Amino acid sequence: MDAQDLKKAGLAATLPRLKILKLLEENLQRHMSAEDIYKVLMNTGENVSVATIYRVLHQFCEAGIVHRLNLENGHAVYELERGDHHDHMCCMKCGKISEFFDEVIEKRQKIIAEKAGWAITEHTMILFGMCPKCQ
Amino acid sequence: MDAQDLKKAGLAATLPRLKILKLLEENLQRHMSAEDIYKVLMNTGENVSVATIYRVLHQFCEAGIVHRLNLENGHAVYELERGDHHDHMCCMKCGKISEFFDEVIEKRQKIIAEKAGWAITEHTMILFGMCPKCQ
DNA sequence: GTTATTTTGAAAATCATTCGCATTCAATGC
DNA sequence: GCATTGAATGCGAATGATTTTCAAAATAAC
Repeated sequence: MDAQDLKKAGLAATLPRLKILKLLEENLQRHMSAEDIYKVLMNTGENVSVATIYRVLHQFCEAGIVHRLNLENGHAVYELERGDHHDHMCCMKCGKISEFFDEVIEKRQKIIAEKAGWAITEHTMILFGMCPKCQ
Repeated sequence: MDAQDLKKAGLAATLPRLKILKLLEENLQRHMSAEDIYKVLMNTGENVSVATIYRVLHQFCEAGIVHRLNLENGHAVYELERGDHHDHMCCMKCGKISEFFDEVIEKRQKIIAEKAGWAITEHTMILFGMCPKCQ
């Protein structure tokens, strides 16, 4: 993901956008909230305004560059889109987020929706509980 | 669900609480946001302040009387808890919410969590798309 | 009934997010 | 390279949903 990719997505390769992209790729934590991103950038001396972070994350979502995940508390975290769909497990104690993918579940979802006459385009599934370390 | 049930849950049977409970039971729509509830009550001449609605819904959640569902947009809707776990399909056009339950998916979730060493206590799964009418 | 406790309403406070607008930047043509 | 121009940014103000504060009102306890 670099300036070229941004342009392909119809987005000018501006400094703020590149900084945010780089941060997401560095992968410190795979799932970061807008505020997380803001704080990290601030601490690195990379000044990007909050407004811009929200704007850019929104554009990245639209462009399919990042994926937005809505947690239970109504807060959102963002992860780089890798083209691999997956679902999440979220630790209610430490906040850790793990990913998983299950073919069986995906298939069942399709069947269920079909039977009910719905046309599903996406879904969220988050399992909440305790990660191995926190139990 | 009546005054007795509220008391069992450790909640005094106050007028606002009874009104909100009644409204949720009347089941006009099974899933209502705090604001929906506020508006309906206002229109019925049942004045209950927004603050109280939020407070009461929160208490009801704690007490296991209602269940809170976080939609994609970060908004929450509430439904009376019936003791039957189920998941949701949400229409991105008209907002309709349907419920479903699938044994196979539930089992797979357990297996996946177990393998990964997680102790899952709950989950959310929402399928997004178009309901039969909106397609 | 009277008092102690809880709950409520109204308005102010908060939090995350978005907007408006003047300024700055990046892409394009020269 | 350098000027032009439309797009992108920063700032602070605005928004919308939710929460808090606190005095007044309702409920429970005696």
